[in-house]
Amino acid sequence: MNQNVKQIIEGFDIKAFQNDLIGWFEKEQRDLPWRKNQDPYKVWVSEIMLQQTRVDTVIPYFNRFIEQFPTLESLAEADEEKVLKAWEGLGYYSRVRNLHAAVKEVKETYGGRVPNTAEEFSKLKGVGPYTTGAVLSIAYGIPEPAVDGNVMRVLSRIFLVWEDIAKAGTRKVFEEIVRQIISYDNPSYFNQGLMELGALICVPGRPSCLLCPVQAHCRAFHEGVQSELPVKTKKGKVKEVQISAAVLENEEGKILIHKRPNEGLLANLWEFPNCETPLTLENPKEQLRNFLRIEYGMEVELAQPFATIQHVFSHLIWNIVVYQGKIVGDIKETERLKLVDKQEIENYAFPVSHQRIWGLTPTTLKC
DNA sequence: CATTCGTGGTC
DNA sequence: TGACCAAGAAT
Repeated sequence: MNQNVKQIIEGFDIKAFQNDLIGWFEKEQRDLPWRKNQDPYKVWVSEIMLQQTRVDTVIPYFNRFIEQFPTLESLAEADEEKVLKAWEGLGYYSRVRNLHAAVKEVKETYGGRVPNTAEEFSKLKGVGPYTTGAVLSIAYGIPEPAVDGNVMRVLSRIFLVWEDIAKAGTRKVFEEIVRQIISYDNPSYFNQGLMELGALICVPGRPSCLLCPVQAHCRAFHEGVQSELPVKTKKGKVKEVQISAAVLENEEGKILIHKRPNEGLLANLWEFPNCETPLTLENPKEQLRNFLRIEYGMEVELAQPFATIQHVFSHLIWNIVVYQGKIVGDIKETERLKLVDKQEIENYAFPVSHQRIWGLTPTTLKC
C-alpha cells in the first residue's frame, strides 16, 4: 500500500501545495472560540465535540462547557451528572463520558498534563486516530495525520482516490498520503487547512473550485469530476420502534424519572418511564401499565395519550406515544428511579425527545 | 469490517 | 420532505 501511495503522489508539488494551503488558512480561517489559544485541554474538548457535529452547533456548547469546566482539573473533579447536563442535546453521549474518564486518567497518571505523544494520548478513552492527530498537531505542533470526513473528501479529489470512504479501511490510505505531504514546519495549519478547506470550499456536492486556493493541484478539477468524489456507499433504512411513555405524578405533585443504563443508547441519561409496545400489540396502554407494575412495582392510573413524539436517531426511530398519569400509593426510590419536584427536572439531563415530552406535558392532570 | 452510538441543518 | 450530512470511536 505504501507503494501505491507513492504512485498516487508522484509528480505532486508538495512544497507549493503546502504554501498555498497554509497561506490560505492564515488569511481565511474562521474566528472560532477554540482557536483563541492552543491549550491542549480546550483543543481536546473542541475535537470531541466536533466529532460528527457541525461547527455552528458546537460553538455555544463549547463556550458554556469551558465556562463551567475551565481547566482539565475542574472537569476531572466534576460530578458526572453535571458533565452530562452540560452535554445535553449534543448527542453521542459516550463521547463526554469517555472524555470525563480520560481527563481523570490524565490528572492521575500524567499529573494533569495532556500527553504529547501519539503513543500515550491515543490510549485514552474516546481518543481515536483522528483526535490523536488533531490534538497533537494543533496543541503541540506534532506532524501527525488528522483524517476526518473533510480530509478524505478533499484528498480524494486532489489525488483522484476512488476508494469507498464509507469503508473502515479507507482512512488508512489517506493517513498515508498525509504522512507524505504534511508540512513539518506547520503541521497544525496544514491539518486545519485541509479541514477548513473541506468545510468552506471543497464541500460535498458542488464545491467552489473557482475560489479554491489549491485548484492548480487538484486532479479532480483538472478532469472535471470533482462532483463524483468522494465515493461513499449509502446505508439502508433505519428501524422504527413503537414506544409508550408516561409522565407520572404522585400525590405530592412530584414527577417520576428513570435513569437509563450505563451502557448503550443514551446511556446514563434520564427519561420518563417507558417501554416498547409493538404495533401488533392490541392495547399499548395496558401493556405500559403492566410494565410499570412489573418493572417498578407500582400501580398507576393513565389518561388518554396527550402527545406523540418521533425521535430520529442515526440508526433508529422511536415513535413515542405519551400518557399522563398518577401513581397510586407509594413507590420505593432507587439510584435510577427518583421522584423530583417539577422545578428540579431542569437539573437532570434528558434526550431531546424527553425534553419535548416535558415541554408538552399538560399542567393539569385528568384521569 | 459492520454496527452502534444523537441531533439539527440542508437541499 | 425525506435522504443526506457533520472535525469519529467503541465494539
